Amino acid sequence: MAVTSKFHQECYRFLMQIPKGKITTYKELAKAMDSRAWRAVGSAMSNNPNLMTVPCHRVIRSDGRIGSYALGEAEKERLLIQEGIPVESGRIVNFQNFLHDWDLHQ
DNA sequence: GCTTTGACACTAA
DNA sequence: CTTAGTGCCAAAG
Repeated sequence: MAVTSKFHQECYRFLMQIPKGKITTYKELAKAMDSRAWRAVGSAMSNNPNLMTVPCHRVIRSDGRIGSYALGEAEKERLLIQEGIPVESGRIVNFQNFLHDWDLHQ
């Protein structure tokens, strides 16, 4: 089985801080980790060990589009709508209003 | 240890 | 609006 690198663990640790109804972008998540590895963050999501505990569906693109998901974009969109995030034409409506405010004392 | 691969970001056309 | 090109960084080959 794939070794979960420290970088990936950090991704999951930060991601698990995001509550239901809030979202973030790959770029913002990397920034919270004081990194610029947006793509590496995406790779970490792809290697997501547990969809139940790691809400990777709450991570979208910086341009407001849904982005990919292990179970398909349609499923990702469905989950977001279910959590109260408005989605229209595969894009989050005013996604900036739902961005998670990272805790400074993480 | 260099090259290729990605659930991305940004700009230009 | 979409496509093409370039940049980004970690992980895998």
